[in-house]
Amino acid sequence: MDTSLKGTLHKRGLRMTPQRQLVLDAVRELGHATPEQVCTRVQATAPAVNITTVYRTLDLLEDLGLVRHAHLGHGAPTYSEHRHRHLHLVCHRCGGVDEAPAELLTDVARRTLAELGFQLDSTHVALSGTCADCAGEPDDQNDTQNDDADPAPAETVKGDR
Amino acid sequence: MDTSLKGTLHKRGLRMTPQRQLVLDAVRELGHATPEQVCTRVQATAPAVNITTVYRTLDLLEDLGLVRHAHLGHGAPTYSEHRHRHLHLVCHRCGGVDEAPAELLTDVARRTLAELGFQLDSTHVALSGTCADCAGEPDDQNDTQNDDADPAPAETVKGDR
DNA sequence: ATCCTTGCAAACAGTTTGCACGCGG
DNA sequence: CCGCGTGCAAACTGTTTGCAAGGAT
Repeated sequence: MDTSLKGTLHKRGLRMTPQRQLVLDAVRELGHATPEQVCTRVQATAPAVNITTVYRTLDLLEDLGLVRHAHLGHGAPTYSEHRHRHLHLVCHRCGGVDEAPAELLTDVARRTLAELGFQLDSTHVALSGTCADCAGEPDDQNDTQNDDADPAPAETVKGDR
Repeated sequence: MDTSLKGTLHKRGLRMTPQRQLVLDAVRELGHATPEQVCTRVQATAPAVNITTVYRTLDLLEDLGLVRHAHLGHGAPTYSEHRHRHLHLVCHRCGGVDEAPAELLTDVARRTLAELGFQLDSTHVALSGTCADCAGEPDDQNDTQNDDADPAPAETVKGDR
C-alpha cells in the first residue's frame, strides 16, 4: 500500500499540497514544536504560508495519525511525530522538559482503569514538578522563576538523549 | 497567632479589602473554579469588581498559601482551597473530571526522584485519558466530542463524592 | 499623607472562523 | 470545472500591563 503523504491523503479524497508536505517535514525535523515554531520553519521555505494553514494542517495530520500533540505547560501544545511517545516532566521553576519512558505510568494506568474505568493516556499531558537543578537552588524570590511550566522555546529539553 | 485573612495580609504589609475577602469566599464556595467563574460569583455581590482584580487577587492568595490552582485542560486553570489536593483525571472525550487520591502517584514520584532527581507535583496538572462512560460509546465521529479536555463548567465533576 | 489597590483600556498569546480567490484532480 | 485548500482579516478566550484615581492604615 501507499504510505506516502500523498497516498494517505488520497484515500480520504483529500489533496496533496506543498503546504501539507512542508508542515509534516517541519514537525519531523523539529521534534517537539509549537504551531508557531512549525510555521516559522515552514516560512523559511515558503514565506507566504499562513499560521492559519499550519493550524489546519496540524489538525489534519493528527487526524491522519501522522503526528500527535502533547501539552507541556500552559502555553502552546507541541507537535511531534506520531511515534514519539514519551512521558514529559516539566519543571515549573525553569520550564525545562525531561522525558521518561511512558511505562512509568503503566501501574497507575492499570489502577485507574480497574478502580475508575478511566483509560489513562500517559503521554498527552506533561507531569509537573521541580527538576534536579532547580530543587538544589535556594527558594528564588525574585529570579527568573517560572511558576508554571513556560518551556523556554525548544532547546530546554534535558532528557531525550 | 492571627489566622484571619486580614492578619495574614498585615504580616506582609498588605491591606485588607472587600475584594480580597470576596474572592477568597468565592473560591471556597465554588470548589474548583476558573478565574472567570470566580469573577462572576464575586460580581453577584459586588458588580464593579473587575476580572483583572480577580486575577491579581488569586495570585496573591496563592502566594499566601490560601488557595492553589491546577490545570485541568487546555483552558483556564481552576482554583480551589489550598487543602484540596487530589489527582485530577480529565476525559478528553467529554471533558468530565474525575478525582483520585494523590497517593496514586506516590510510587511514580519516588521513581522520578530517584532516577531523574525530578520532584513530582502530582496534583498540579490533570492526567488525561478516556472516562468509563466515553470508553464504552462508539467512536463518535461527529458528536459533541471534545478532543482535549474542555471541562464543561464546574458541575461535570464525577468523583469527589 | 503615604503608597497599596483597584478599575479601565489596551496589548498580548494562542487559536478559530468567515469569506473569496485559485489551484488540484 | 467542481470544490477543496489557502490567505487574510477579524473575532475570541485567557491573561497581563500601564496608568491614574481612590481608599486603607
